[in-house]
Amino acid sequence: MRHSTYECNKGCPVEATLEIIGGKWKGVILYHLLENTYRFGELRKMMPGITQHTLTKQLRELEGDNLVLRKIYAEVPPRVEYSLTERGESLREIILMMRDWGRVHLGL
Amino acid sequence: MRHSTYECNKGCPVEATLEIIGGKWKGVILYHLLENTYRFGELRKMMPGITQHTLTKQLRELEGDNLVLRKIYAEVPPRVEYSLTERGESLREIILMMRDWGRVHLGL
DNA sequence: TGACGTAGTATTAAAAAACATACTAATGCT
DNA sequence: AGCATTAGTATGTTTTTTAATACTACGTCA
Repeated sequence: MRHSTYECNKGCPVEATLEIIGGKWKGVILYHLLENTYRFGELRKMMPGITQHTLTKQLRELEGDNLVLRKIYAEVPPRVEYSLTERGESLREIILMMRDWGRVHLGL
Repeated sequence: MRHSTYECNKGCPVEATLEIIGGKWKGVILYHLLENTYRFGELRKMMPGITQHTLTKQLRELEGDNLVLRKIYAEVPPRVEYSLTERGESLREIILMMRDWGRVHLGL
């Protein structure tokens, strides 16, 4: 929670939700994780354009907001798998609606 | 359209939609305009924290993306009213879902 | 022994977003 | 004449976000 309740005005819930999923890459990360668990390197390949540094940071933030689960395997070379938590899963409908809106209204 | 179609990979529609509504204040602006037409000064009062400069900029971008209509009345002191276009209206469901998600999952 | 693969970290630089503050134009009102 | 009102613009600064590049650790395999 980034805002305390008592200073929350009407638009707050919208604002707060956007703070969580509104990063440049977060929506896309979540979208990919909707269909599968992926390793770090796989996600990177799916999002050409994002740097390793930024991907790490976004994933950590999503993990911090409890939307994404980070599972580390004690192997060499290292293996780390990312999946949605239950809370992340609860965003499915919203993410899919945004995808559909983009398709329809932006011709993508 | 910020992206050309042929370089669009799978997550693109989500990304593009978020680019349009994902600004710090845009979701909130749209949310308020869902219920009414408002003047510049009214919007400002509803969003304590945003500066005049930023509000102007966000509104211009929303106008540029054809989500918001800006109607100027030739009066003094000036009067400018902002309302949703049809395209902006088409985001209603998404915005409301984000509001609901925030209420439920962020306790707002 | 030394290169390979994976998931990072560290550091610095650049770009984008937001903020703070002051200023303007036009008219009506006193 | 001078002040109030509204929706801005202008300018400069700070903060946040993203990018670029180089580096690390560790076991495996040749």
